[in-house]
Amino acid sequence: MLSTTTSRLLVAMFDAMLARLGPSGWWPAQGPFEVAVGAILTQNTNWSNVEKAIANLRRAGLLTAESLRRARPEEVEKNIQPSGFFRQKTKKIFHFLEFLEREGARDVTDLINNDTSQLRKQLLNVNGIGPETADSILLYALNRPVFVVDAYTARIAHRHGLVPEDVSYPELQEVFMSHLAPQVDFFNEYHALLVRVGKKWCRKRLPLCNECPLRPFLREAI
DNA sequence: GACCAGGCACATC
DNA sequence: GATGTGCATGGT
Repeated sequence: MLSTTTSRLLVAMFDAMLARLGPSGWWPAQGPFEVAVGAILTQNTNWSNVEKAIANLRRAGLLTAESLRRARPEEVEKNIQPSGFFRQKTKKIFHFLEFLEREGARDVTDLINNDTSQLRKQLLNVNGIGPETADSILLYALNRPVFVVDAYTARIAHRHGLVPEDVSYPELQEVFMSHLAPQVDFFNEYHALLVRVGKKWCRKRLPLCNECPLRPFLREAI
């Protein structure tokens, strides 16, 4: 499983994406709590819609755990409406706040001393937080070396012969985590680049492989 | 006017 | 355990 060939390939793919696109600057947020809220809001939603919701929350003074706890659900719903699924996502945000409270944490930063794998299990226990959201919070809010994978990662990895089309989340994550050095900045940039490349060149219907920075690796992977 | 987006939970078989 | 469906908005 742990082959140096795959490790080299993955690193070379990273280099190629970074050389073409430059650094991504993820996660665009003003602090760990905002990252966590953004991670919930971006579920199955375009980031531009999330930006509108975040801007609304900021304007309403609702971007801290403390203020959100005191807010009425309808008020949160109204503000995050542009991000879609606003009733569900409001409940998810409150579930997350309840989790913080149970942990005796006033904010996300108070989880700093929790063990990573333990914290991951706890996050997955929160209704509304699945693997991708949990890992995004761990990596982008809490700076833990956890590789975030998603639909783009699966599509790209599949097209390069690294995984079957119907690969599960844990299997896909394991491919990256078992072949790459667990460094926060590296994992951060890698996931961001995969999403950016996926959006631009690896769409479901129109894969524009000719212009994709990963094009040179298509043969090598098989 | 479909199709898609930085998913997840729940029902049903 | 695998497959299907609801959730909802805005861009392409």
